[in-house]
Amino acid sequence: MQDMKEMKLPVGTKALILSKFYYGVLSKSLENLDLERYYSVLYFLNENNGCNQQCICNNLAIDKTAMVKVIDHLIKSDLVDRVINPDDRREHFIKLTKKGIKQTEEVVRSFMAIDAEIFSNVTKEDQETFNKVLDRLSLNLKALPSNDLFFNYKKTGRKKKITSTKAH
Amino acid sequence: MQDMKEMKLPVGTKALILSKFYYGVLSKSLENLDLERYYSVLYFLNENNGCNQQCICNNLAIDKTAMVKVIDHLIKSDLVDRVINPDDRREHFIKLTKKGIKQTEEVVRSFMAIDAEIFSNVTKEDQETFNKVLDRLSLNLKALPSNDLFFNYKKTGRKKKITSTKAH
DNA sequence: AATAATAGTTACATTTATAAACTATTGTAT
DNA sequence: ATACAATAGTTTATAAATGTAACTATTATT
Repeated sequence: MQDMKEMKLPVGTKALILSKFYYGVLSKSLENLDLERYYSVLYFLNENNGCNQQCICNNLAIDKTAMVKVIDHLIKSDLVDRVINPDDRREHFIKLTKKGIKQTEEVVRSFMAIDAEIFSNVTKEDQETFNKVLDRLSLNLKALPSNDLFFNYKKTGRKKKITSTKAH
Repeated sequence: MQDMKEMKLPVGTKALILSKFYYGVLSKSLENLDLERYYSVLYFLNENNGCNQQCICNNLAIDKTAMVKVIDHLIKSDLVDRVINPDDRREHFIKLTKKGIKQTEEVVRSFMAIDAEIFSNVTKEDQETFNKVLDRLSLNLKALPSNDLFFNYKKTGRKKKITSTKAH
């Protein structure tokens, strides 16, 4: 009753709903941490420790003005430090603290545990297809006109200094 | 550079990012409407016109206290009416107005156009697999413990009155 | 009749989204 | 070298979203 098992919804809406469920489960599983949000930022830093703020913004589709407060909060919780890049003093590197590394381990573990759990009754082939299509959809969407809510960076021709991650 | 093409992220995070892109494109494509958000509610009402508020909440994973303001806004824009159910005066049916029906047509058209566009270079088989897995993941997540952010309804044993949609 | 449950509302605090203007720094082109 | 443009990040202000709790009104249960 009033449930949503097989409601035909647009993929963007379905994705939003999935993410709500997902983060509900995640924050439950991490309620022992003193950090109560921004888990995806820690997850990202786990593989990209020391990147700058813009890099996090680009990869997680978070606005840079919001990112300032995210990092402020993480600093206040003693999970990361802001370190000015001496080679380009505009950039602030975000580096996990010792405590941050420890907590990030738990965060990553929870993320992976949830993924493993909810994919457990999906065949390997279907998982691959799913991920392939998911990535394809995001790429297709980026090619469409948008209220570029997150693209607060202009494409540019700079060739130097790879602040990027392995994610190209 | 600082792009996210093939970043390995948890599925919940990927889904959230996809939805951000998606709604960015959607609101761009609907910027001629005077309504600037809550499109998914109109989309849902298109197939479930006259359902009550809780039904919308359940199907779109929106909190009922938030839904009050959503409906208030839609009423102010003359897109829906709140109609008390005479058979159960607790329930308020949400019915599209004439203007609401018209605008909803455009909303639905945009949703479907975007879906068609971003799925256009995905094979039918992969689309089916993708949708199957997407639904499966949501089901799996609902079975896990969560900070039931959206489950502001207790499961109950009531047998009467199906306020539900075809979505069971 | 008393109690519990449901649908919806109100009030409040916090967080997030959005846009604009801003500083500081670096890159580019004359 | 200077001027201009671009980038990284911050601040400010406003609106909207989110989450919590308490509340009314109505209906179901016992």
